[in-house]
Order: sequence, then C-alpha cells, then structure tokens
Amino acid sequence: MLDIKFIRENPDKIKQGCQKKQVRVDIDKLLRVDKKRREALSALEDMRAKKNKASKQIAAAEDKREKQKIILQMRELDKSNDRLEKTLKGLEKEFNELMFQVPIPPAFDVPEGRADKDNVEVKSWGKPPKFNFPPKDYITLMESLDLLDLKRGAKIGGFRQYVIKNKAVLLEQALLRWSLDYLIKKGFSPLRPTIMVKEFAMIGTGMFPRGKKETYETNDNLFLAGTTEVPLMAYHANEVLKEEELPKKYVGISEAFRREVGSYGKDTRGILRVHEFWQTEQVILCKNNENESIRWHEQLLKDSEGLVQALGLPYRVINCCAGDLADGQVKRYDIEIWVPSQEKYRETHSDSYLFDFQARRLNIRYRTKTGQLKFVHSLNNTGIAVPRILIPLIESYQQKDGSVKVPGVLQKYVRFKKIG
RNA sequence: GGCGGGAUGCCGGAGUGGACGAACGGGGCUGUCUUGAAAACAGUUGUACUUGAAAGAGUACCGUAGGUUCGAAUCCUACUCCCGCCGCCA
Repeated sequence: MLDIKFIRENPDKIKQGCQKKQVRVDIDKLLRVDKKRREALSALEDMRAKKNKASKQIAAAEDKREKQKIILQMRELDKSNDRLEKTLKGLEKEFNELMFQVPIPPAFDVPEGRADKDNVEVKSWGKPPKFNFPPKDYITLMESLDLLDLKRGAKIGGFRQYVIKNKAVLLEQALLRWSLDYLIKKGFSPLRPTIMVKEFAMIGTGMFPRGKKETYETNDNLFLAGTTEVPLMAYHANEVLKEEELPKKYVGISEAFRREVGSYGKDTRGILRVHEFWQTEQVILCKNNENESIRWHEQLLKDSEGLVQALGLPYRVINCCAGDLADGQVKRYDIEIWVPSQEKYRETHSDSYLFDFQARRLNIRYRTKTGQLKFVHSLNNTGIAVPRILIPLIESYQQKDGSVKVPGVLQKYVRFKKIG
C-alpha cells in the first residue's frame, strides 16, 4: 500500500513504476475516485455536524412540542445522510480496490525488463564443479541411495508431491537447524509460527490480491501461506513499536505451501518446484529510512551468501528486473545455485526490501524518540529452503562410487560424513 | 463439539440510551517549589481522516462488521479473540 498523498503529488512517478513493473492500474481513475471520495466525505461530515447539533438540541429541549419538531427535522436529515453514506461507501470500496493494486515503484538501480531473462547478474562465487566421471542428476542419485520416493509421493499426495527418506531426512533437518543457528548468531530471534493465516496477513504482506490463485484456502477462511514471511510480518500487525527496539530481526521456521498454478509444465519432475516445503526465513523491521533499508538489504544478502558459501556451493547473485518484482518489492536479489545436471543456476534465495509497503497494510508503526509515529520498513530473505537446496547440494557432492559426501558444516549435525 | 463469563484510552478500571473522547486511580509530559532530587501542588496527555499556508476547524473511533433509534460505549444480530468448565484428542 502506498500513501495516497504521495500518489496525488507524484502521479507520473507512480505511472512510470507501474509500467516498469508491468502492472496495469488506472492511476488517473484512482485519482478521480479519490477526488470524488473526498468530496463525498466532506459532504457527509457537514451533514453529521448538523445532526450532532440537532441531537444536542433535542436533549436540551424542555418543551415537548419543540422536541418533536426537531425530531422530525432529524428524520429528514437522516435521509440525506443515508444517501451520502451509501455514496461514500461505494467510492471507498472502489478506492481501496484500486489502492491495493498499486505497486511500489522499483528502486533506481533495478534493471528494466519484463521477465527473468532480463535479470542482471551482479556477482558470482565459486566455479561449477568438474567431475572426472559421468555425473548423475539428483533424482537418479537420490533414488539409487533410497533418499527420495517420487512414485509413492504422487500416490499419496498427487502431482508435485514426494517423500524424502532416510539420511536425506536428517540432511534436511540439519540444513534447517544449521541455518537457524547461523542466523541466531547474527542476532536474529527464532520464531516458529503456524502457517495457516487470516486473510489480512496475506493482504498485508502484499501476497493478495494478485497472488490469491497461487494460495491454498482452508474451509475456515484461513490460508496456507506460501512463505514464513507472512506470519513473521503479521506478528507485529497493529502494533506501535519503540524506536529503540528497531531493528527487529526474526528468523522463522515453518512449512510453506504453493499451488504453483502459474507454472504448469515447468520443472514437473522432481523436487525443484513443489506444493509443500520447509524453510527458514529472515525478516527485518527497521526504521523508516531509505538508506537503512538499503543497508539491511545488502546485509541480508551477505547472510545468505555466507550460508551458501559455507556449503561450498557455487552461485550467482542477480538483480531482478522490474517486471519480475512483486507489487511490494522495491528491489530484489535472488541467489541462484549451480545445478550441474541442468548446467544452470537455479534460484534458492530471494532477498527483498519493501520500504513501508507492508507496514502500511499491516499497520506496523513505531514511535520515534521525538514522539512521532512512523511506519516501519520491512525486508525479508530466505535462510534455507528444503528440499530444493538438496538438488545442487547432492549433485555437487556426489562421488564417483555413487555416494554423496556431506558438507563439512553439516557433519556435526547429521553425525555422518557421507551417504551411501 | 457443548455450556458460561469477558473485550473501554499508555495501564488499571467506572460507565446499561441524550451535554461521553469518555469518571476515578496510576503512569507520562510541562510548570511551581528545591543547590539538585524526592515529596507536594497546578496544568496537560490518544489515533486516523477531511479542510487550511499556518493557527485552527470539522468528522470518525469504547474488539470487528451490521442493525434498532431523532440520538448508541450503553439495546439487538453475526463474527474475532481472551478466560473458565465439560467432552474429545497428537
């Protein structure tokens, strides 16, 4: 959600932002509705002032006939009042629907472009591994080591479902736990929220309205969030924090659910794109300050790079193009790790800052030392998401004999050095 | 799943139809007194929106959404959450 005052004063910037993000919203219409809405509001407020005056007269009137006379006048006022209220309600609804569709403009250093092919690589780390034997893909490897059962996964849960088995289960748990420890050491407080959330949390984080078809809904009007970011952000909804408490740094761990409706036919086999997965996720709430947001965004990137580097996996960082950004994202870095069998980098981390876009929707504010109320800025980034990261990990650590070595940092967690 | 109680400002808590944005107490802020502090005393104390250059003015807000009424914190309905009790349960 943006500040309507800002939109009023900078319509061209907003229109340009929409264009860059490939989002169609009629800003002129929004401004027209806003104007009408304010006119209706003023009219209604005048009417209410009249009514207030009259009802005070009724209460004060001693003469019964006098009282009756004013009551009759009030009935008349009520009719106009109802009409004005109805008009305003309609306008307000239209206004809000439009407001929820306006994306935040991308940062100046976000590359222009329509889709992932226009993303720009900012850096890369490590070299794709060279094998002195014919390497296998992760599905072959995992199936031969009895670490993954896709067939029975589909039998139980259908398309895009799977069963992780044996030492891979321990490896997954180790990855999650290790990332938790790593981030706790960096000052993040661990939170294990539940992932079934109310609609406000989905709207508040900017997942809705556009992402509604991507989300599972329960029978009780709750939604299965697609990322731990949702409950983590909703955690402080409608609260006023103290400036001294900022930044709030949380690392969450939970499942995540995605319908993947927009990706029919993409990565259909295996565990790259699944409906249900586990993750750790970093969320930061900081002061309402552009430079502070940028500073934390870079820091979050470093945190995740540290994790991937410790795993010894070659990766690149890309600066996502405007067309690839979600409504609330001002800028986003993705970390993509090299997947040998695909000879491609594949996304494993997503690091964004959103200014006060989410905070406005979720009403998360803080009181400055001088007593002012401001919306916080918010950021989020993946810690580790499993099973996806097993793909590059298992492929990169495969040995000639078909076994898989365990990365050094995980060995003390799993208490074995290789699988197979 | 069943039954009962509750939700009021920064906090506690009163208010069951009219002058209530809300008693009272606590806290906070400002001032007086004091070398300083404490105590005492006096004053002050929310948020959002509209309008205005500003000072200001107006409107709304007593969990949320509707309804009754000339008028709702107060009455009615639904919902959300909290607290008890019974049942069931990893």
